[in-house]
Amino acid sequence: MDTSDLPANILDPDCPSRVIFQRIGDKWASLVVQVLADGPIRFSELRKMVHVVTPKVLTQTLRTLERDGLITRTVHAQVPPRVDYELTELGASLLEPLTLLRLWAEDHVPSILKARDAYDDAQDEAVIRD
Amino acid sequence: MDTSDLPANILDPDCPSRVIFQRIGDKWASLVVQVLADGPIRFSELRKMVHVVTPKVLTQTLRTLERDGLITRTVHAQVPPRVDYELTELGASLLEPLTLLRLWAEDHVPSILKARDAYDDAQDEAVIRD
DNA sequence: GTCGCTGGTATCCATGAGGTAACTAAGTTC
DNA sequence: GAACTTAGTTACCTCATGGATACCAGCGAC
Repeated sequence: MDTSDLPANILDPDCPSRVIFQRIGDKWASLVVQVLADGPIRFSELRKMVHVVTPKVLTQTLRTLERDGLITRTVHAQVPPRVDYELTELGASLLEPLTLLRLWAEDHVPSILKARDAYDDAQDEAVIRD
Repeated sequence: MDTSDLPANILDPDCPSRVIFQRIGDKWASLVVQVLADGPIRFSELRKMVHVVTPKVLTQTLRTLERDGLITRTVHAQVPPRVDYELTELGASLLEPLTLLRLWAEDHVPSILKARDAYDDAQDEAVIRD
C-alpha cells in the first residue's frame, strides 16, 4: 500500500501532532477559541457565552489553551478581580481552519440527520425480519 | 454584547451542529476518515493503519460514521469474510476542512511545544519563589 | 477433527472527564 | 461587621469511554 501521501505523523500514536489534533476536538476548547474570535472577554462573560459550563471545567480548558500558547490571560489588579482572556496570534491562526469546520458542520446537519434516520429505519426493519 | 456574527447554533448546547462538530473531534473518527481518503479499505487493514485501536472501538467508530452517512460498509460474501469501508460523497466533503485542520496541527506543533515549555518553566519559577 | 483466517461480539474493568457544591481572597459598600 | 463582588480552588462523586481479554461463525486446508 502506498502511504506516501498519508499523514503519517498523525497516524503515529506517539506524534505530538496527534495530541494537538485531538485537543482541537476537545468538548470546550474549540468553542472557547471561537468565542474569543470577537476579542478579549472576561471569565464570567465567557461562562455566559458557552452555556452550562462549570467554572472548574472552564478554568481547566483555559489553562490548557494558555499553556499551548493559544490564548493569553491578563489579571487586572482590581477588586473585585478582573481577568481577560484573549487569542494570541497562534490562537487566531487556528480560527480559519476551525471556522471552515464549523461551517461544514452547520451546512451538513440536515444530510447527517437524514442519514441517521435512514440508518435507524433500516435497523428497525432488520429487527422485524428476525 | 453583539452576538449576531457568532455561531449561535454551535454555542447552543441543544443544537445538533454542536454534536456533529464534536463528533469530528472524536479520538478515532477523524483519523479513520483521513485514512479512507485513499479509497476503500478493509477492516483489518484499517486496524493496521490506525495503530493500537482495539476491534471493539474501531467497530464502534465505523458504525457511528456509517450511521451519519459518512462511510459505507460493503460485505462481500466470501470465506473468510471481506468487508470494505469507503467514504461517501458526504464523507469526502469533510476531507477538505479536516485536512486543513490537520495541516494546521502539523505546522504549529513546534510553536505549541515551545509555548508549553515556556509555560512550564514559568510555573516552576513561580513555585520556587513561593 | 482441528487449525487458521476474517470480522467481528460479549464481558468485565479502569481511567478520567466532567459535574456538584462549598469555600476563599480581598476590598467596597451598607 | 456583614454582605456582595469576581475568579477561581478544593473535595467529592458519577458515568461514559475506551481498553483487555476471550470468544464465535463458517469454510478451506491439512
